[in-house]
Amino acid sequence: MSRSERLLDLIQILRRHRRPVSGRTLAGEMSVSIRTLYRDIATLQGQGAPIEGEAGLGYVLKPGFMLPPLMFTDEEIEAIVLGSRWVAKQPDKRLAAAATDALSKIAAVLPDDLREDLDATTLLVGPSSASVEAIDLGVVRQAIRDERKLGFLYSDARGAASERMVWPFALGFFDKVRVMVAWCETRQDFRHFRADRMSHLSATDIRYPRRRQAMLKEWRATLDKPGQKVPKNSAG
Amino acid sequence: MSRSERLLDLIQILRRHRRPVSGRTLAGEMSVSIRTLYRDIATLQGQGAPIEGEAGLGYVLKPGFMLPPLMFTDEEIEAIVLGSRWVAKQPDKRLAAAATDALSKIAAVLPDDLREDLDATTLLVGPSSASVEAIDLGVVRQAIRDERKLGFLYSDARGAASERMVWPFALGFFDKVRVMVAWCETRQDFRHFRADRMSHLSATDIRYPRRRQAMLKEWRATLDKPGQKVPKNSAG
DNA sequence: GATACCACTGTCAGATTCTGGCAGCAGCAT
DNA sequence: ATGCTGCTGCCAGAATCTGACAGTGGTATC
Repeated sequence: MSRSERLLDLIQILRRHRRPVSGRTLAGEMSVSIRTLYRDIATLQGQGAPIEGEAGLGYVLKPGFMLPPLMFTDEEIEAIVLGSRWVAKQPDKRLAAAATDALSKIAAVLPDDLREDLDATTLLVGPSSASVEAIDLGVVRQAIRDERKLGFLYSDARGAASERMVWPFALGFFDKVRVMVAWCETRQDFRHFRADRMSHLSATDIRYPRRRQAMLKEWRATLDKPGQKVPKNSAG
Repeated sequence: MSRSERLLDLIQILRRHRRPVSGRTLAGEMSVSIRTLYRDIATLQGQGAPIEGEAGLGYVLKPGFMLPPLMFTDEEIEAIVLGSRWVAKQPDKRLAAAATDALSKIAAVLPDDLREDLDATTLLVGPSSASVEAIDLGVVRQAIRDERKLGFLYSDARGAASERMVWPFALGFFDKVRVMVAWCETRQDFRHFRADRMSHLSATDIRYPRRRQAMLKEWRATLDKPGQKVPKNSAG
């Protein structure tokens, strides 16, 4: 196995383990000496991979995605840039910042002439007419990623407020509103929550007992029309 | 210089030259023997780079972007995926297909567990309420990329049709409509054209005499409010 | 505090890979 | 036909990678 393949393998192995892994274990999995493993780690860190090693514990890979060299056509890169620009204009500030960062990273590694093209890519996104919500959608996305329960106050269409504890697994982006899809513990059913009607968000440490992919699949099966993923006027 | 750096350099050099370049020249630019160059080319082709070599001519790189290994955070990849999904739902079919292709390419190089995450990434884009236009926006984007003149029929808000020859340099994506921004030869001024009012598109081979980046910059300077990039109701 | 891990660095000889030069074949343009 | 070019196989020397050993300092556990 070539060195470059091994480096990618190393990332994969690290991602499989959520707990810290010792260098000896990693070296064993790749049939390589510890000394070489340390060199590989150093190389990856040099390339920007967020690997952290602590004496007495082991190595952990901070969450993230390593992309190997990749070829995109003109139209594909235009699509990615346009899409990222759209995200950058969304009211979800953290996600918008992430979109900007991703574009910067891509721009940083391109030669000058290509960067110019990208900076001036002539596909523009119009100003967003979306309403602003009071809550931090970043908390919702984090809860979805971690598969943890989420508590909040919800005001339905008639203005009646209620306290909720839900298992969130999806977030829908529409022209004017964002909708969280979750299993509601109170109602014991799937419910949709408009972000602009949510308040007093409280993230918990409690993992919910199901996989978000499974819930997503099940929820999709309950939808009547495959084309219309999330009913716009749904209330929790 | 390490081999991997050299491979990236090779791509950059190839992109600088639009005409075919001989292997001897490339080898010279990188201070490397021609034998090594052939091996480098083979390696790049093996990684999917669209390099074509023809005996008696030289090498040409088909248009495209080569991304080196890159680290993205969870939120950054979420932003890219969400943005690409939004693009994939746009009525511009070619661009939508490109967005899907780009996502496939990214998914293809990820280990299984990450691909699952990406497939089931829990950020959804609602159905697009955008109107469908009769013309192929791909033609417009190609004309912008190539900086070539574009002819078409335009019906303004009052229904009056007129024939136009323009220098297109930007395309705006709004919730419900797409707007082409161009220099109009007839009016001798910048004009905005709603895509759903355009018809009988005819791409030409004639390059217009200005750089699209320069026109974009100048057009931006003419806008009163920086936040509102393209007036929605503008007619050509 | 003693102990056991563990991350991390330096060194060096042997294994591995990369590189350049050479020879040879085939396709393209003039 | 001639010259240029892409492309492949081969081989010896150069460069790099690898494994083993030794040593330093940090962390958790008993």
